[in-house]
Amino acid sequence: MRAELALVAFDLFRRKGFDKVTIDDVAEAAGVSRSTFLRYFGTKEDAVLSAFESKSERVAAALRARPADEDDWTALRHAMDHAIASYADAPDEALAVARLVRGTPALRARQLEKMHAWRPALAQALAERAGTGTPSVAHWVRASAALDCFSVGVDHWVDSDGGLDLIELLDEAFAALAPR
Amino acid sequence: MRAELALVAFDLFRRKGFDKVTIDDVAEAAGVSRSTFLRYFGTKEDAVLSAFESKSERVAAALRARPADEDDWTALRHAMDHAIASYADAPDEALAVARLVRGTPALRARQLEKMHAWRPALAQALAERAGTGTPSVAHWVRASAALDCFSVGVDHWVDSDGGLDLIELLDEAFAALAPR
DNA sequence: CTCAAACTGATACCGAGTGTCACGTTAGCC
DNA sequence: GGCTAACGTGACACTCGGTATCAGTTTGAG
Repeated sequence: MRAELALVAFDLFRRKGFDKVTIDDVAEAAGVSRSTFLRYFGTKEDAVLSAFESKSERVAAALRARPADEDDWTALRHAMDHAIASYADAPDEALAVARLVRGTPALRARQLEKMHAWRPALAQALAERAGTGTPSVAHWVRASAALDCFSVGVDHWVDSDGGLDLIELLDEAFAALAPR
Repeated sequence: MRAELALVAFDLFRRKGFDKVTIDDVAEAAGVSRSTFLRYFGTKEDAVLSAFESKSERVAAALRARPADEDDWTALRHAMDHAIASYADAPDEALAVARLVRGTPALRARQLEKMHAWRPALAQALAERAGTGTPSVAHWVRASAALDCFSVGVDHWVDSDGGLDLIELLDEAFAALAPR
């Protein structure tokens, strides 16, 4: 149900533009009521970005699974492979979604917010790797920078219409900031 | 006028909570109409965050003014001094605003967005320093990371109730990512 | 003094999100 | 098989932020 709703919504958004489509439009097209749509998604934006959430835990888990003696930056680089997995698995869909998001301020803002929400989990994971309870300034900075690398890499990948290699882009992004 | 409106709004927000105060409340307290408030700010959030904008150009200008042979990371670190200037000039006010923002999801989101909007100017400045027209992946990443350092530094400064030295926090944040 | 431009406030409107409630369906249980 | 409790659904009313329009007023330049 949720998935079908999201699909109908995405289709409408892409065809008519995100803010030319009301929640009522989506609900009607999907054959449900406005109430139902809002119970499933809570927000118009979430119909597009719901898949984006909960990747946070997977990346954090991957980070925790890295060898303890590995430096933060390398560990983060590898953990980010789990973030780009969905892009590699379904490039066309990922491209379509990314284009819609980039062209819609409201979606961009919400995505930025969701991405930002990953930071605590990553910083915490780094802190645990270091054996400390609370993340240090360095942990927060590195976690944030790693997310930027992901973001910048994906942006360039989208700009190239998926032509460039996302893995190489990520490597390039991470290389721009040598760890210590 | 704008400044007084912002002051009245801020006062109300801090006392009753941002989302317990409607635009009408602010307008009434300031003795103007809702229309006028919205013409000045366009958004409820902007009444608090308007000062935050337009720092982008100053920082970018500072970045361009750095010696051409200086490495990006050092240049960014120095440029960021202009971003924290207002915090050093009026620490109490900056602290009060920062606390309100941190405690209000809507304000946090909007601030994040405004911060994100600095990136193009910084990345472009880095590109010009390098003699290229368009920023490279490395430029984007470094610009973004520098903003994170600023953000993380300020966050910790607020957590310490202004007790810690913001300059040292910034140094520490930048040191967490060695440049190349 | 005049006239144009800018400022203001009133009004109407749209759409997102919240809360509530009644109805129907389903599923467990005796 | 019938009873009931839980849940999904939809209808409705409401609040509030933001947009657009327009008429009245102020202001300032010539």
